[in-house]
Amino acid sequence: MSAFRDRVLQIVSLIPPGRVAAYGQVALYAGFPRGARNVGWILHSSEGLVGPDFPWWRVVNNRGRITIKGSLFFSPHDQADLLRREGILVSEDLKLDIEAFRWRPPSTLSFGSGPIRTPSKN
DNA sequence: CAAGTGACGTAGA
DNA sequence: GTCTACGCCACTT
Repeated sequence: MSAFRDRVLQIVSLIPPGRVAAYGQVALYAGFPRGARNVGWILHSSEGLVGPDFPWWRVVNNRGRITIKGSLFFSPHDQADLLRREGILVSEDLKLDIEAFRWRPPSTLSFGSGPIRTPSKN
């Protein structure tokens, strides 16, 4: 258990139906700008520990591609199906227009420990 | 402690 | 558009 894990799970649960977020996006909002891989790891290791309402399928990579590998219960095609069910168009190649469906979090999104970090290459 | 692993991201070819 | 190489960071060996 870790604060990072809790934040990731909470943020993913905030993604509304019909929208998607990138792993890196979730990591960013959780306060770990470089933790994209860890988000995937968290979701993988949390499989089965979260309820059926937990929208893990709304997380895709930043190229708009479904690239899950570790799930014991779902295939990439299953994830695509869940997304299509919410109105998101996913090609047979497991690709979607992430810019068109990207989730824009409310500005109220914060966890008391600080504001959302925005990407800056300074 | 060092090396390996992985639902990723980015840059370069 | 594709693929490969490297960086990233929490975790496991």
